[in-house]
Amino acid sequence: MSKDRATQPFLPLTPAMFYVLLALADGDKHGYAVMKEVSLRTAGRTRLSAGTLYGIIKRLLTEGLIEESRRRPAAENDDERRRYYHLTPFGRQVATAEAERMDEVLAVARVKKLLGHLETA
Amino acid sequence: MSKDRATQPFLPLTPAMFYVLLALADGDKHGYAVMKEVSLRTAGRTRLSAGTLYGIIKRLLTEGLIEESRRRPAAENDDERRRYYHLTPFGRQVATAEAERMDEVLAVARVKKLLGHLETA
DNA sequence: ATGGATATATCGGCCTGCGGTATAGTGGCC
DNA sequence: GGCCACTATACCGCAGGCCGATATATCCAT
Repeated sequence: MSKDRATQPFLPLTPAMFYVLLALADGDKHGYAVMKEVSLRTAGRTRLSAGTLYGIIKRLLTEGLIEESRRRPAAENDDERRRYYHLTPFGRQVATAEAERMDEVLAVARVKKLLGHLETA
Repeated sequence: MSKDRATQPFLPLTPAMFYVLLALADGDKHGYAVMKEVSLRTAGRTRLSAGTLYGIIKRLLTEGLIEESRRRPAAENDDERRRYYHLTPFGRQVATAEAERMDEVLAVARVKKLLGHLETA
């Protein structure tokens, strides 16, 4: 159901890539902010080096999972060096598909008692 | 808390590796059975080729995440060619740590509305 | 004015690890 | 007789992707 581009060829996403999509899932962010968010979200356990981050951004752009935003924040909060990005609808589909895949895997992990049945984070 | 070997250096696990650990998390299985289980669990979406599977098993063995079982099933259900494996305690810790990592990621995904708040699978 | 954090981009190398193929042997189905 | 399912192992090529280094420029605080 759906003539949309298939998400399967992209799955599973590399963790780094998924972190980036996730960071961009709730609004425009610029590259450096993505780096910081990933570091925060993972309590420093995962950190993207510059090379990794911008490499991923480039790939995501060419594959149409994200796009650059034309709108910029009010001048006084802006920094002209920045480039803002957000998910495309297709990028959102891919991220959702990956989240669902993980959810299924975790359901199995729970059945096998690797994880409790209640929320963790 | 714990002088145990650190699980972090192993994270994140590659999806293929996690699938294997997961398959071995609830008892002894032999290689071919692992292959079949992964295929089943993912509804055929993911399938491990022989090269991938046995490569992973070898690595998991040398890193002490799994070990070969000495006990074998009753002769009439057995097949002497088989080699059975199960998780070591440390392997279980690693698998659990990875499951927790995924759980945290999914919590974020839910906040960002990539996924519903209810169970999927 | 100096330097550290902010910000982006590219490049090249390394390494992991995936997957195809071959090998080998049994046993069942058509 | 041939092929597929089962079962395990080894080898090897190759692609992808992460990371470090490097370059460049702006911002801000001291």
